[in-house]
Amino acid sequence: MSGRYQAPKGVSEYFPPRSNIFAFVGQKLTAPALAAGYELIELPIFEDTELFTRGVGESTDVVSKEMYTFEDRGGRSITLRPEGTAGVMRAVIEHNLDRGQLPVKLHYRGPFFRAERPQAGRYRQFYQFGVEAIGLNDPFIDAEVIGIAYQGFKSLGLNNFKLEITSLGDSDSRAAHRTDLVKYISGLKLDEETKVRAEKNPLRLFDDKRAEVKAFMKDAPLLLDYLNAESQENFANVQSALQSIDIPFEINPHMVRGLDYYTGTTFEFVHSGLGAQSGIGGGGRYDGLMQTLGGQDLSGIGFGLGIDRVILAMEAEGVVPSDLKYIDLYVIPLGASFRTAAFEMVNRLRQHGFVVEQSFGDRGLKGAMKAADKSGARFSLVLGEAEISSGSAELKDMSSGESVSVTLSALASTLAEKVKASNKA
RNA sequence: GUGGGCGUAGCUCAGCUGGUAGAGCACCCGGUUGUGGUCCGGGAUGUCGCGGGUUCGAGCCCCGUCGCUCACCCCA
Repeated sequence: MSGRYQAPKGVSEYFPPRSNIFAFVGQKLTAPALAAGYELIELPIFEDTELFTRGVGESTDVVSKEMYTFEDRGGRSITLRPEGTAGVMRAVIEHNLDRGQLPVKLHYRGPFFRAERPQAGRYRQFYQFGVEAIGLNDPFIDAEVIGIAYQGFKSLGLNNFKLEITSLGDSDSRAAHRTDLVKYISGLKLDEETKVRAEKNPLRLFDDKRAEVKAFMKDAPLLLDYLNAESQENFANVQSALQSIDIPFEINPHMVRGLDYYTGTTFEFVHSGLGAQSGIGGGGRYDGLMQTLGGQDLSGIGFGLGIDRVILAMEAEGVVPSDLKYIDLYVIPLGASFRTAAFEMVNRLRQHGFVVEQSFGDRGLKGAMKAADKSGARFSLVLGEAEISSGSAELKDMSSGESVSVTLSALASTLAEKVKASNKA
């Protein structure tokens, strides 16, 4: 309130101590992807606007009203990426990543942008972690991709979420269903805006939160009932693959995804502690996307999950680790003439791999100890005249308050033992 | 785009039917000539979001405006 400048409306920002959670979450979510051989792809946060209008679909809300689009100095229409998959496909096609072994397995992380009215868990700049497996259509790959998200959530300590899956089938199944669904909807008394929405994509009505619309849709024909034999078998195989690695799920035949490119297996992770925006991640298979964007006719599957919402979910569940800022040792030089010795010692210990902070300035011992306490350091050490002349110092365990005398020349090895011992405790 | 709630200290908030602004936490110093967390003492901090109006007098009432927030549509 005091400064003149404010962050733009609706952005999520992370600064200490909460930024430690952000870093932690990113690392934990990435680990299962790396364990499955999904390598990093780092892409621009802006692309040609047409990539999204063609890839994501003109009829989607994302494209029709939520994109940050502007003209660059060369008169090109540029858009800040609203989602990750289209950009990944562009890069795969452009750089011929699909010429070798398939599937191409990639993961990404970074900021995304949608010009919506912000609310709890919904931001104009938000962060996603995502994974794509491109080039093979195999139920086990579907299950692997879903499993990567699932393991990531679990490794963060989350429990109050569930996985919902469905299948959108192939294009024939969808066409047959759509005909019946449109017929059904045409018999409903809907307001104009909703009718327009239904014309663009009748499936969207399944996702409406309004009670009267829900009541209307109760007896609507379900896409799942229209799957042909091949799609049915594929969906059954995905389910048994998930069961084989103990991933619980529910089938939600009403599930709708907001992006037009999904086909076949689609899924969503929802969390119960978040307010209105309960989705913490979602994704699915996309059969036509790559060809639409000018590449080969390859199928792919992927997900995007919201890091901001994952953090909110962890906070709601109370599973945020308390020791995310970790410091082994806090060094306190006592007296101006010992600052250089302390500075050298701190530097040497850091090169040994320890996380070390020191006090600066000329605050008194009490103030410096207070700072050591606040820092969360496990051990502290005062370096003054007595220590320099005797060559030994008191290494103090900050949680127990006890200290032991250590020889300065052997500090690194003593500290290593101590840290190891306190890790076990 | 539509609707509700809220803007007071760094943070969380109190402030009665209008009488000139407070608490807790955090921060700094000291009680202890070289050892933190508890305790005790002391200290700094506000254009009460902004602009206008009513009034002898506005944090409080009225109008406008900006911002934040939650929800709808929709989505991570």
